[in-house]
Amino acid sequence: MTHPYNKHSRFYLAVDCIIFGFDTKELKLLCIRRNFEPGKGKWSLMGGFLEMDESIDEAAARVLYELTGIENIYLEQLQGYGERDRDPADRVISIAYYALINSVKFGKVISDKYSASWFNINQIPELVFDHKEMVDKALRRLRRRCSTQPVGFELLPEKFTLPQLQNLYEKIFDREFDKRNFRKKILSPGILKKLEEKERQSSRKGAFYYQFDKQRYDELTNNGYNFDM
Amino acid sequence: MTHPYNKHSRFYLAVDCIIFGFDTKELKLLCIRRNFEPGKGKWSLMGGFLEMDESIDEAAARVLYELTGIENIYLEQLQGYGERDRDPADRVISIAYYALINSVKFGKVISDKYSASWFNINQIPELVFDHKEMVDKALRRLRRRCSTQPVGFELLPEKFTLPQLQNLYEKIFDREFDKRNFRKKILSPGILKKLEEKERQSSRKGAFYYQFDKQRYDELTNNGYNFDM
DNA sequence: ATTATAAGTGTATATTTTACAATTAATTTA
DNA sequence: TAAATTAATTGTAAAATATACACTTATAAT
Repeated sequence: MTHPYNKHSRFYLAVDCIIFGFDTKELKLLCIRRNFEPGKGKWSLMGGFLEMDESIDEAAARVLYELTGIENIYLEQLQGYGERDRDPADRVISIAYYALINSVKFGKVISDKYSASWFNINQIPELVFDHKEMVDKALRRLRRRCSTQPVGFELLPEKFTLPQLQNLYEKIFDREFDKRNFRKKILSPGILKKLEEKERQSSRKGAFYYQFDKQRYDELTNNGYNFDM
Repeated sequence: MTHPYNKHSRFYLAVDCIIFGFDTKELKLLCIRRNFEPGKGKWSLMGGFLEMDESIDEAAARVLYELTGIENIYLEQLQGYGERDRDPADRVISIAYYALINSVKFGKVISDKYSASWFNINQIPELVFDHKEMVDKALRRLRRRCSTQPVGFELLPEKFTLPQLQNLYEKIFDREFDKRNFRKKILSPGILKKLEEKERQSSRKGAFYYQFDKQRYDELTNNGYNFDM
């Protein structure tokens, strides 16, 4: 078959990644300094161009791997950005993805390559093009996801304490929660398994580790349960 | 400046529109019969190709106008679809949009052009490519929007009765609501203005018309109010 | 005048959310 | 080794919200 669409224009297609990370203290965003024009030297999201042999999801995962060296990251598409002049150099449509990097993988990020830096979520520098808009949208999406699905755990190591989890939610939603109410609510569906072991770095008493119980979660959701934080 | 990105591939970019309509009885989806290959003769969403001189939002509005002859329709981007083989003829990335056509404009849709037909939302025919996936996603998005923002009104004429509004919500959420509770909840924020006039077609008693009070809604949201149905 | 039809209305109960403070476990220090 | 320090852990009462439920009313048709 020949190309039935060849009277139409073709476009460069980029993927841009909003990469969230959590170092058990602060919610962060990974940015790079652009090493090519336009906007060379400015802060930017990590991005790359779609190539013919890959799906857009694959392209996003590839771009993420190129920057961080990490595979199997939580990755979800946000939406496309297609204003005519969003990239001053040429017409480029970008599909934005957001990624969640857990605190184990967090430290392994190769931040030298591409001069990457983590920024505290409320201290993000000026970004090129429409990248700020993408970040804002991603944060709203993250909030919504965290209030209807157990994706918060993607930002934590496999074993985590309830104070750590609460701190994460407080950073994501930018507000404080009452300890007792938080624990009540997060434990009520029974999708967190309490371990015998305690974390002893951050307090004298030590806090029990918990683990996300995927099997239990799947059971619940199959039975129509709606997680709601 | 020359083209700094010219080592990268370029792609056909389509927009596909999930067009919801409400005829005051049923929630419907507008589909067309494709009049070109691939998939000629099959049911499909209305779509078109992005051209160089337009943003993707503009392209979606144009495509919608071409099909329906209607302008100023509620239009929101869903997301991009970019599997390698989603279109068997050539590599095409599609950005899906969903549109809400109110019942006044509903009747004006030029359904001959493009052999378009309205389908009841739970009697949608088999669609080409990944269009069914897009529709499912759009319906979920519509539900969420309607439970957090007053977009439902986009599907109704300017003046509508509470029974009409309730029926709309029941069709969107595919479940029944208690009359008294529904009225209580929808009226509580005070964003619906009761008119003197009654609608007299559908009952002997007649039902009072209401109107969405945008000014009041804006006041509320500026003061941090969150609409929540 | 009677009947039929859909619109309109209130209250009690259950559930969920919120507010709030003392006890416990373990380390550090005096 | 006793006392002080620190963060983790726990329950209950009040407020707000959601749910369940049935009769009256306005009007057109007969």
